[in-house]
Amino acid sequence: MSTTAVEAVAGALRERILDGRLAGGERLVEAALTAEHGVARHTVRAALRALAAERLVVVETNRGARVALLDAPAVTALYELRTALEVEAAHLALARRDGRLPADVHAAAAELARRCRARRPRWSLVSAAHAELHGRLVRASQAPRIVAAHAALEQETRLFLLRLREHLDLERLAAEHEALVADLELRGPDALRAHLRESAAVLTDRL
Amino acid sequence: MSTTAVEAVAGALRERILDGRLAGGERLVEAALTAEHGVARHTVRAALRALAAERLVVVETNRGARVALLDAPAVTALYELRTALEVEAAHLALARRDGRLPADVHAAAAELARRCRARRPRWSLVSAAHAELHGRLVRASQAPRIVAAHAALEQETRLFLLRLREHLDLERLAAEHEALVADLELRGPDALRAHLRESAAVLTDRL
DNA sequence: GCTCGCTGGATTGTGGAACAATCCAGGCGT
DNA sequence: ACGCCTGGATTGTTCCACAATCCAGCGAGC
Repeated sequence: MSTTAVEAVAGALRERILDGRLAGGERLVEAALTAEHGVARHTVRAALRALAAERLVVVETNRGARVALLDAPAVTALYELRTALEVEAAHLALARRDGRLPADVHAAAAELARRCRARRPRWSLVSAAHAELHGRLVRASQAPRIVAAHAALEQETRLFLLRLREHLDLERLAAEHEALVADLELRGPDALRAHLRESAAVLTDRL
Repeated sequence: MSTTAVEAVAGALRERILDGRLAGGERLVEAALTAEHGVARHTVRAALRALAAERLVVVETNRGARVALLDAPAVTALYELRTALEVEAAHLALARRDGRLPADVHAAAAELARRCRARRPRWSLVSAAHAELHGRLVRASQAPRIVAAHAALEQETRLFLLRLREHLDLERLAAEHEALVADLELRGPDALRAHLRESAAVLTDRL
């Protein structure tokens, strides 16, 4: 086996949570998962703890695990944290290159716009392109811990976006991100703060 | 039992790591810990994963767990992350109250100075006061995820402050933090960035 | 009728033993 | 010196058992 059993179980659960087959708040009973995946209960427990570290599930002692529930305060808190990471990452990235962003960030913004404006846009591609843009921006900071912390948030962010996709205006998403990349080079990291505040507002309004 | 067995084992290990009885890089063999704490191996494994989530130990599949090792790049990376969290926290805290910090932050700064300037300073009290000051500053942001992420870093921070304590000038530590709190109200969050860069430089020079 | 406490089933927490899978230091031959 | 092999040490996983805890439902007493 190339991967361990707990990674396999965690991966299967993660997939089902992230494409909405498992609803928020749903209980994850160890015995059921044991039977379903054909692994030992200890393995299931380890997988659940791993997903808890990613904040996709919540475990309470003696009360089991449930799929993470997303309310407006949780969205706000998540975006505050993303703001902290991305603003500082932008600060570092811009400082390293005299106020310019690397070419792959520009490329990712163009790719996101292309996915949004496709004749028949595919959500999974838009979502991936969006994550890729923010990911590249953060990686440009070359600050490994910031990159790691941001990566840990990525799936959680995707989970939020998933529940909102029918409310999102893709043209606006494209335009905002193109403007963001331009503004970062013109006005510095604070442009990012405004962008994220805007995104969070759109999300919390719909909850 | 008021706490679970895995919390008990994790707590015992955490304590030994944080006061230096377990050296960085040291292997943590499951069988040994099992015997030592009188618990099942699964419990030890769960405790090790929990400590790995706190980054006090590092686990690699099939290769076991070791106490986290701190070299200069790790310190730099950690301080980059702390900077991201604390600068944004300061930004939020100052924005909420027209550029002022709450009284308990000022009180914590005064307490730290008092501990540093005591006739016979006690390191554990200085360390705790230092953590308390930064913790209160971050909590003033009222951004729960930023607070949580910062709290997760606290023990890690303490871990290498520990290894540097003989090189630290306590009078300078006191003065710098008094200046920091004042500068935050005068010049805004960027004062914090300079402060943390300075701290990190002192630390990496000694490694 | 309402609250309180009790109880039993469901579920989680932990222990113990076993075996498979993997890693790694040391020996062997070339 | 180099690569290959091997065996012990260690980790990954399974199975089973039982204790500890939680919670819905029920009945007693007000």
